[in-house]
Amino acid sequence: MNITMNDDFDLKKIAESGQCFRWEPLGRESWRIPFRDHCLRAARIGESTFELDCGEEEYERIWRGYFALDENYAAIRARIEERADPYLYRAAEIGRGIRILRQDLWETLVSFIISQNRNIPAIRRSVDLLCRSAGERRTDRAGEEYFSFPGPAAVAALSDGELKGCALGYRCEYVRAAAEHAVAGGLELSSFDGVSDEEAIEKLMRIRGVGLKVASCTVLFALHRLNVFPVDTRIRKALGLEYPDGFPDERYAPYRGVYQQYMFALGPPSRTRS
DNA sequence: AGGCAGGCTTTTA
DNA sequence: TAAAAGCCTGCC
Repeated sequence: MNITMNDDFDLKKIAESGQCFRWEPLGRESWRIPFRDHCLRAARIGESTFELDCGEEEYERIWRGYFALDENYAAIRARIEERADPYLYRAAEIGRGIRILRQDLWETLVSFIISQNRNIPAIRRSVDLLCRSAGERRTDRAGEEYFSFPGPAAVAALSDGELKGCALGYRCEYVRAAAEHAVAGGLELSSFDGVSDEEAIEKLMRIRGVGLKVASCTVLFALHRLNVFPVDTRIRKALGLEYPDGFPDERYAPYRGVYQQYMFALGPPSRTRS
């Protein structure tokens, strides 16, 4: 089926935004997008027109929520005043088209545990190795092969050697701790119902190897708490340079996480010095 | 109590 | 060689 999307929706920017590590480029404007037990091939075929290799029913049931197409990003960007905050305005222009996805909780948690102290290409590589080691070999609707993201039990069943083979380094024990936590039922989505953002972050931080940054990314990208503002090295530098008195939290609530993502999209500070 | 230094695996630039 | 979407431990 085809869809037209007039609000922000740039697949390339989302694919490179650093929130998902498993979108696979199939062409210049086309990606394979795995999510839980589903897999979508999506391509931009016109200015605001996209071809999805699924039907209406699956689109409504799975993908509309995954892409969070109900949110109005033009309105979220419009809250930034160019004169009052030229830095964030520029970041939002660069990042225009990015949406915060609703990703799988377990996959997001593991992906961001893996992300610590590494750059994005290295994260992708380890996630891919993990999928090949413990995931299932599957074919998408075009008949092409891909690997699913392994569930907690499959990861927990890996030997130390197999986990180490995913180039996880010292994060091996963290990934294993997360798998055991999930197998024990600690990642049920329902257990986060009615839980505040701060409490959700605290719950995840009880897992060994999950600190404030990893927990924040997981809550933002999987629980879709758009006001959560992860601070990594890149954002920390940007905050120091652009917001010496602190980021104006009240002004940008309840979408601080979206603005953080625009700031991240600007790239490393060294590349953005004017 | 809360902050800070050092160490940790491996890849990337 | 430094830095990378950090976290843990030990020390003060």
